[in-house]
Amino acid sequence: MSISDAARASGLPAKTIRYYEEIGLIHPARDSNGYRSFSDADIHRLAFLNRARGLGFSIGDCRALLGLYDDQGRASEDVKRLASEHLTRIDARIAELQALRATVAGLVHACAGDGRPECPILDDLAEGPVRAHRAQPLT
Amino acid sequence: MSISDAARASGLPAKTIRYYEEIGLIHPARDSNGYRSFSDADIHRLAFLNRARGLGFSIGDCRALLGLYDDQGRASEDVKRLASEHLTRIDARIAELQALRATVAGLVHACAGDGRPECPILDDLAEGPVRAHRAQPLT
DNA sequence: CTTGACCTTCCAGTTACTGGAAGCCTCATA
DNA sequence: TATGAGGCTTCCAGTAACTGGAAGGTCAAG
Repeated sequence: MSISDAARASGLPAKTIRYYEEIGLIHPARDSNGYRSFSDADIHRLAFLNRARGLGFSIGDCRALLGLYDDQGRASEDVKRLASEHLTRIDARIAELQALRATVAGLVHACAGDGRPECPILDDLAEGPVRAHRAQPLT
Repeated sequence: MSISDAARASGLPAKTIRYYEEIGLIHPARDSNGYRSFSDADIHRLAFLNRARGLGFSIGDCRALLGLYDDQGRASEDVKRLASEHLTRIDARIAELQALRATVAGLVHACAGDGRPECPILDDLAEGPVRAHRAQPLT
């Protein structure tokens, strides 16, 4: 199976598949001409990665999850811990964003948004309280 | 005012202040020995940046906001549009995270989390539906 | 033989910093 | 006067997880 077939089958861009090989998440075989050749197991692994990434797990988490997936003697406890920690991070992030949202929504609401220069948003940014240490990028 | 004083007064790390100068957000004067010398206006600007970043505005947004702040003839409309778009992005991100949260919470709930290898979380990652195209990093 | 669609590797850029190295500047102290 | 402690400077590299693009090899069809 070529990389473009693997991309179709796994839902991941070919570029991403190459990247995942580079960082050691997959180890596809090579044909005599140097082209990557993906087995069903490789495709499976890529789909696994696509789903785990889609749930917001980091690459590091994905590596750990794949390790547990490969380990027939794993304890589900270990998997659950990873997922629970992830859930905690998601909740923290949602809370952070909701706090942000409340403040920004308040400012937007307070601003007339007409042709005049007076603007409570700028006033608040210029004189308002110092916020939390740092906001994470949204995307 | 030295950079460490500016850091104290604005709440930003000195490293960040140097970075903001590098990307043209501020233009502090220099003393004869080459040290940066921050005026009250510089400090004000840095505090503005700290607050805007704390609300999650991107550096690009901050640049635009500072431009409007400097422009006495601005229309509050323009400021409000920037803030509204930001609010929309925050809302979209919250919705995305809440969807993620629901799925991950369901998986965590379904997993016994004991010493046995059977794990619905791994089963789902291995066989489950393909998720949204890509999840943003949480932090 | 050439064209076009693949494939390969490698390099750079993205966001917004952060850490660290190497080297001045200034002041206080021994 | 030498020295040591901070503070300041610049520059380089690294972060997360890709993505875009250039230069070039491979292969089947016309």
